[in-house]
Amino acid sequence: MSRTGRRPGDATRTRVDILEAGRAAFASHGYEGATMRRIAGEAGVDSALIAYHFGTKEQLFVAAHQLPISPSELALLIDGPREEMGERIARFSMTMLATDESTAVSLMRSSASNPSAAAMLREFVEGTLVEPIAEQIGGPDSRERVALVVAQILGVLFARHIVRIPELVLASVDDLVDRIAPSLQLYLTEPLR
Amino acid sequence: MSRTGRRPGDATRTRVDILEAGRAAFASHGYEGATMRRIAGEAGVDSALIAYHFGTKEQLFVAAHQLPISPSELALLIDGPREEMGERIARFSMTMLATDESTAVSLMRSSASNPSAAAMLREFVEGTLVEPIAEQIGGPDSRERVALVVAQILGVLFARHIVRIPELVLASVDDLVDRIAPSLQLYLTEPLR
DNA sequence: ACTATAATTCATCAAGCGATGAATTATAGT
DNA sequence: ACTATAATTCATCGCTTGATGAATTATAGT
Repeated sequence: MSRTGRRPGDATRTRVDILEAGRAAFASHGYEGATMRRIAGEAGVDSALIAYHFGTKEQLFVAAHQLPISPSELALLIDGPREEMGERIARFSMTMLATDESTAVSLMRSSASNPSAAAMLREFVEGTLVEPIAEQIGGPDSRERVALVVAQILGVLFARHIVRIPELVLASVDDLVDRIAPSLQLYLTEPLR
Repeated sequence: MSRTGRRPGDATRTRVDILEAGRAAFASHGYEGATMRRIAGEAGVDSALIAYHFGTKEQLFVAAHQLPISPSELALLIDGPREEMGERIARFSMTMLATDESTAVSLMRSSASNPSAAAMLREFVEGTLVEPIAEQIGGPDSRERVALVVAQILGVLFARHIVRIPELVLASVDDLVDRIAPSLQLYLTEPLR
């Protein structure tokens, strides 16, 4: 009845278990609240095993938050008629990002108390969203416009999944898309008065 | 040269010092990151004194976050022409709430990792904003509309002061108001398609 | 003047944190 | 079969946290 030592069988499962447990813990408790012991417990392993596989806690966090959005997903947002871009972005945000365990919500939660996490989120927003989308729509203030679109999405995610404002928690995805899309479209296309 | 014991002179200053140091610390580090020792050090006082005056850390947090907005300020938002309400709310948010040490940003930062703080923010949003403003604008979906207005403001605060997206950090208050107001107005008045 | 009490620091507690070296067991390479 | 190495737990370290009882000094009430 050996409690210690290497486990029999294929070993490739453990890393994945730890990554998933980490993502879930970071998403629901934030960086500081997601303790190594908690993550290890959730993954059914000893906390030293996390260090063995990933190094420090910060390195685990980084490993658990790679690729919040793929290039092909981004292409879907950019391509297509300009006047429907707000709707495309709204729908993508509300379906892909708006689960409680998405890396987006997890990054947001940790960003509030951890400057490194905030930097990760900032670089993701700048490099993966603002830069390519702004280039697509063009114009001198295009980056600021896209930044406001991102801010609005972050706001809905924050209000829905972190503050849990009842009206937004109860709303359906379709309803949210219908309401948010026109506002995003306004940011993307309307000239300033 | 007594280091311990009661200090000479009027004592009413200390409580205020602790409250201000607490607000500042919660705002810049979040609930968990704002340690008792840190707050005490900033207030120039021993950490046991915080317990003496306020009890637990959570009680200090509550004391430091009362009244994020006064009834008279709220009246200013509600009264006036309906078609300019978006602009009034946008301007108020960007001027009153958008300092790094405002209780709004502080509450947001702590909400991300602390469920009690999230509950405080939720109750504030519901009771002080959604309820009265929705009653003013009326209609079956008025609460959801106001919730989306709040979400948008939270998003801009989050993106500007926590994630620090450069385009929004650099933007002037007037510029932000000009851009956000039409979108808020859309939520407040536009019928759904 | 005396005394009760308010305000303050100091010393210390138990609990929880991330990290790490050592021991243990299984697999892979020869 | 033997050995090097990969995967795993255990025990433990030093640190930080929030909390608290005891000691100390000033003020307020009489």
